[in-house]
Amino acid sequence: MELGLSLGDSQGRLADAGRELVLGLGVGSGKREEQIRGREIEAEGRNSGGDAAPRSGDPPVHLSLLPTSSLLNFSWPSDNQNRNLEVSVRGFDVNRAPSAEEMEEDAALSSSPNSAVSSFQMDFSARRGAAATTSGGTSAGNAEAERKGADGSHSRASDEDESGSARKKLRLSKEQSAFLEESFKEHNTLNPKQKLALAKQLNLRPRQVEVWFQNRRARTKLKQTEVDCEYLKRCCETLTEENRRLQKELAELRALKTAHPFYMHLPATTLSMCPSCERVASTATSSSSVVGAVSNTGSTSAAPTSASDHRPNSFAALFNRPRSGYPFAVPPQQPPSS
DNA sequence: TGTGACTAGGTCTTTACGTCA
DNA sequence: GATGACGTAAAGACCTAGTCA
Repeated sequence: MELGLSLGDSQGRLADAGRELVLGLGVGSGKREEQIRGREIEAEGRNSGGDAAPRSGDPPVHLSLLPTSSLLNFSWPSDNQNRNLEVSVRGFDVNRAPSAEEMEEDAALSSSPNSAVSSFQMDFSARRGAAATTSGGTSAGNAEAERKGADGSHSRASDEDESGSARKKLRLSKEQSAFLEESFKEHNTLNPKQKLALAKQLNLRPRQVEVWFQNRRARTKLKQTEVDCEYLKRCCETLTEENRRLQKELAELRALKTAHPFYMHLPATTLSMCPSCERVASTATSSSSVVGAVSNTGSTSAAPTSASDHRPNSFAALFNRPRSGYPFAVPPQQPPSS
């Protein structure tokens, strides 16, 4: 569920800042929606070989946290590409490059009952199957143990086997980060195939790519929340100011009414506001004229010459003006303006 | 301060299994 | 007894939120 909040004119533009935006507020089960979207993307990736297009339902306000220039040329592998990836970034000097066996393990074991079976996974699992048969096959229990030991994502201590110390934090290189950013720009969630392809390209473990995307999503959301909060604060201030102004106007009108009760005894005259142009129209018995927008010059022309004098914003625009064009027969006790 | 990695807890899908008509 | 539909629990994957280092 989204709330479209707009300030300004009817086009949803923020009048004061000239920004054209509509604030999309996630209300309610945003978590679930994102999860579902992620799965939709995953499904899309399955269907289209990973070339899922960006979502069309993104909130209109986008927080740009991404590099402005495209540093790297990367496209998600399609089914016929994923075995022949153009590795545009190679030779990173940080982080242990996963061995071929690990990549195979990751590929094979990252396939869950409900996840996509990529050609990577198909190939690798086939080879795994062959290995299993040569070793006499694996029982379910062994397979489970193997699974837990092999896939970093579900062997939480996967880093421990490298150095013996838990939580060895690795720093990604700038190239790796830029590459991941570019990928995130296209898809903020990964399906297993994409994850694997990225990991392979960046010489990272799939688990690292997965964690990076998780963190990226979380921190993007956090920043977006801050931006939304700031914007809402500004909206609140604007509305408060508007409210204050309208209260003042109301007080003025009330004062006017009490100061000049005479007008209450005039022949029946109905003032109505034209809904389209917000001009005060009189349906007085004697006059068929449209009083027209009260301009500074006191003109009662029924044909406004510009949008500005045609559409006063509100009653305030009418009554804040000099009373020279006061639309009543007898002006109030006020010196007529020159 | 930024960020990589982890944990806890949640949802969803798939699979296996039992029950029943 | 065989079979298909249905319900349910378990397992696994993946997510977010929070936290640590």
